[in-house]
Amino acid sequence: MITSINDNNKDFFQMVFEVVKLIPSGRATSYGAIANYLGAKRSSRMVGWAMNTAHSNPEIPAHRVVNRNGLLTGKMHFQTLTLMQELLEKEGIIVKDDKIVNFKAVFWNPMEELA
DNA sequence: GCAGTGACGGATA
DNA sequence: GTATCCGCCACTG
Repeated sequence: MITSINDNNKDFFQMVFEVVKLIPSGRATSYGAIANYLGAKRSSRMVGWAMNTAHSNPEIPAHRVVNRNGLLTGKMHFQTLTLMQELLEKEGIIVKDDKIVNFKAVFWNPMEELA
């Protein structure tokens, strides 16, 4: 459970980090899901923006965050283009053509898991 | 201060 | 199912 979500002292990107860090291995979520969980579903771009700053933080499993299509849109921001896919496959997530095949199965909804 | 841009999402055609 | 458009908020030039 994230207690800091309701803590307005933390910035938006900080809250995003908290959620992303709680994503279990072998699961993945979407920017929209996080944005929605944070009460800013209209600002899904902000989640992406937050992740942009997150790629510098080794504690943030950014590879588990993809867009609503399960597409690895941010793979280009990783150290290597294949790193994101490798990490996902390493966790049991099947990635094909830069997108998560069984995305629906591995989808991790913070609203349900953290509610 | 204005305009362009971005790891997106949803609605519409 | 694919293609476009718009909104969203923050950052950069």
